[in-house]
Amino acid sequence: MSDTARAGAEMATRYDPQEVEPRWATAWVERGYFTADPHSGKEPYCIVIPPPNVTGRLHVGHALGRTIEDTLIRRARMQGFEALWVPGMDHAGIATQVVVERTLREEGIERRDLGREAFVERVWAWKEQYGGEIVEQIKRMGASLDWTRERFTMDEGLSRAVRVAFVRLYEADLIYRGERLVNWCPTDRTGLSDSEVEHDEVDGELVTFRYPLSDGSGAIEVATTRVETMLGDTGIAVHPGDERYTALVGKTVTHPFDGREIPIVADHHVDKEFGTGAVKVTPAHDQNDFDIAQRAGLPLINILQADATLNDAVPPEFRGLDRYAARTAVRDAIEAKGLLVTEERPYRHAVGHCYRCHSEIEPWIAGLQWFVRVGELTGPAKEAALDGRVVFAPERWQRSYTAWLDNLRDWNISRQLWWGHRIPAWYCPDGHVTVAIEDPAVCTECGSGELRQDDDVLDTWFSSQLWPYSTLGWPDETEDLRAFYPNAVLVTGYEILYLWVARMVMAGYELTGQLPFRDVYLNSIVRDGQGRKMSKSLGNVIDPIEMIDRYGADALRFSLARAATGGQQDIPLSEDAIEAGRNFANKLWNASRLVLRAYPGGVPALPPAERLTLAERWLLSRHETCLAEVDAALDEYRFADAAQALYRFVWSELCDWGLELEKGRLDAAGEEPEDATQLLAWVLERTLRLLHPIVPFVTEEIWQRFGLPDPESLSLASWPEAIEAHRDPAAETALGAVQEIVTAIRQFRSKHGISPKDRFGATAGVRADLAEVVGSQADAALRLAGVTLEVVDVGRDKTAATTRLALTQGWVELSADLFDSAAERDRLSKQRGELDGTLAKTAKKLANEGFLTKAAPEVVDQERAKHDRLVTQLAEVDAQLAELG
RNA sequence: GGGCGUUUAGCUCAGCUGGUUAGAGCGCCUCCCUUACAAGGAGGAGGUCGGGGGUUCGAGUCCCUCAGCGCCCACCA
Repeated sequence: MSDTARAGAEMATRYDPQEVEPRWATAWVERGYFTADPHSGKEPYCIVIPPPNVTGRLHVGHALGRTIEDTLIRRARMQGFEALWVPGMDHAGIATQVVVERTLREEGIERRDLGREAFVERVWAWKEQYGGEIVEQIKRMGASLDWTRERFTMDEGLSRAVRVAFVRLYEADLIYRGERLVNWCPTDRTGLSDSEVEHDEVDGELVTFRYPLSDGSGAIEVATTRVETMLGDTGIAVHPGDERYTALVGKTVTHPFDGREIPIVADHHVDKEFGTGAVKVTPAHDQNDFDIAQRAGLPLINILQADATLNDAVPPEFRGLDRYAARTAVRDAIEAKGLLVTEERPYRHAVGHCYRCHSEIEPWIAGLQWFVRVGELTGPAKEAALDGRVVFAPERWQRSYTAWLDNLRDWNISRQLWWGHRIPAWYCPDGHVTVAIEDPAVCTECGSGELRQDDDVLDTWFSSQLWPYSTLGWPDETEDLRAFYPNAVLVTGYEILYLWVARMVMAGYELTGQLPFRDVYLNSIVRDGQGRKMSKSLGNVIDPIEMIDRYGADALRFSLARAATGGQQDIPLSEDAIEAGRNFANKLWNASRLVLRAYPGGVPALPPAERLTLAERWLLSRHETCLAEVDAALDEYRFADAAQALYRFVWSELCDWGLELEKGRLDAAGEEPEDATQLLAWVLERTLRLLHPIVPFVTEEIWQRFGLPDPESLSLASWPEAIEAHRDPAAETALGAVQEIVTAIRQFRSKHGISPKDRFGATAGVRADLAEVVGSQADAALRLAGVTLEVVDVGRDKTAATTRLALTQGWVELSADLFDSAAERDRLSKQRGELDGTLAKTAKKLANEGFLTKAAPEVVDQERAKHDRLVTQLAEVDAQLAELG
């Protein structure tokens, strides 16, 4: 035998991912397997990675998403598509700026001291040094990304895409500049979009107090959870139909602290039923109040500075107070004036928080800001989802998506940050606005050369919404763009369905005239083994890199794929599950060791059909079923089902039965070992292909040992085609009988404490047409059950001095001197009980006239067959019991 | 206040368009270091499918309802 003929012999008894994975991870990339070719003429299949933040470390959520994407892209590549998976990172405006500010602060440097330009330079330097960590981590997962096409949201090309997008939207009047209330984060000192605000319940207080009427005729009561805002009140609103207040509308109240007269107005927004039915109106610090003020023509009084301390618009005693201190101070002052009515504390209500730093948001006028008229973009985005041009998986997300589109305020895209895409708008001293792709020299309106660019940067999501095509070269008509846009599928977490996915669809359609992708797969949030959120304080965070170190990337990938059921919003992942993934890889490895032990190398040649044994026909048939299941599952994004089908086939069918049954042939004399080896190698090789998209490393490592002439890597191999001729129901039935016989004897041994080493004779009775083929597996019965098996017709009478084990299809007889009759009686009566129970159920069904007439005929036939089967089994057991006395 | 999801073995979950003796992994018990694998093999215990009602010949599977848990959206001060 040559060296290759002993491929299996060189394999260690344990699979070692630490040795294997780094080797392949680099080899694949270096050999350019994942570099896509827009000219190949193959049908394209493109996925863009959801760009992780430069600040990021790989967490399990990323690991899940990348596993799913890699599974899809590797399979597509094997299926003959021109597969492209585009890598890249997001500059992540706020997140990154905050991180860098923090590191600077450790050096005692404040951002403002440094100045804008120097600060941004520092962020770039930081990005170069630390920003790419996550890229290295993604590589360790075996992700088949095309690294030659790596992008960054702030690289030159993407920055130009951002400018072009901004200008086009501006020219289409879909972007405008205006003074609106924005969601202000006093900690990060920037405005946020509605989607970046998270509403959480907090224990606050509800203070009800009185505003005295200016004419002295009484007072009106109002309630608020933010009593300090009363310093900026410019109105009181009541419902127009509220008779309690009709007489008061048009009158004024007097502000207790500064004596301002404040009008009482009528507005439909006010709920008569809630509280006192009268609302204080603080237009500068509440969105509703702002709207009421617009309708009623009330003025705005801004009482806050950027850090949420009170400004000079309030009476001196409150100036400079922090908002929370002011809340107490104002409440006390109201009480001192005898205007406090009631207080409810704690009062539970929802408050907006910054999605980054979780500070409470203050609605605030932050000067002129840029907005996108989102409402005008939703139409096509919604239609596409409804008519199936964009398909969501799991499909329930479609509803969430369309519902969200129905009710949108304009999108604030100005951010008061330094790290990001500077807004491409310039202002001249006369206040003219010039919006342009290239930095303009003069004002387009008055020709003034004194231009100042907008200080603000764009919301991070403005650039990420362009990602599916900006990464491919848009706005240029590049070859990549032509070939790979629209993308095939987008995979991401449902938590950014609105923040990102919906916006990509809207902007994509508006800017490119096409929907950016066909399918959207929304994956779940990964929780710990008990379903709890992973958090540092709970100490239950699973670090994927640690898991890769400990169990291998394949183990992590497999466990994630197996957990991705899609049925629920969260999926649990425990270290145990990852360990199970590692065990699976090891199982596969060892099965391969056996198969390849005597494999001569080269393309496995299936022996001619007439030389196939029953076990072999069965194995081919089961393998075919597995292939069909995997295909169906992956086509529908049911990753857990695909992984499960493979797990079951490899472990329960190939290993537990297939290999065990074939061992006899492998060790036999003559041609048999060769046939068996070829057949097993053939099945294994195809199985490796099916597994490769999910567990690329271990499959590649094993596959290499086949010594195939072509291709040079499993990554380049083709996806298996179904072979219907291999489906063999007859073989499955016959082997099912063999399995039953073997299992029954094993159970008998176990119950009676008979050592597996004790050999004895057994006679099996099976259906006449199966006798011969079942008999052909006698040697298997000897190895698997330790019996010398004789197979006869099921109708043969029971032999004296034996016991009969009743099977669903036939029986097995064993010599009576093998067992203890008390134990046997025990076993039989238990079996009797079970059989009796199910028999009663079927009998009842068959006695039901309605069932017989209304159920489908084949269902009735099935039930009859089952009934007969059970009767036979039961009779067998009863006969045994009678004999035992 | 709307909407979505979920409740099946000790734990975590599968059970597609209603008809299988309700499954898997982990955990647990017994036996086995048998020459692919102890990260393994063989056998086993364990569930009236959250409660109630309904549709149907037949419901874990469809409908209603109640309850628990989780999430999303929302301008009730």
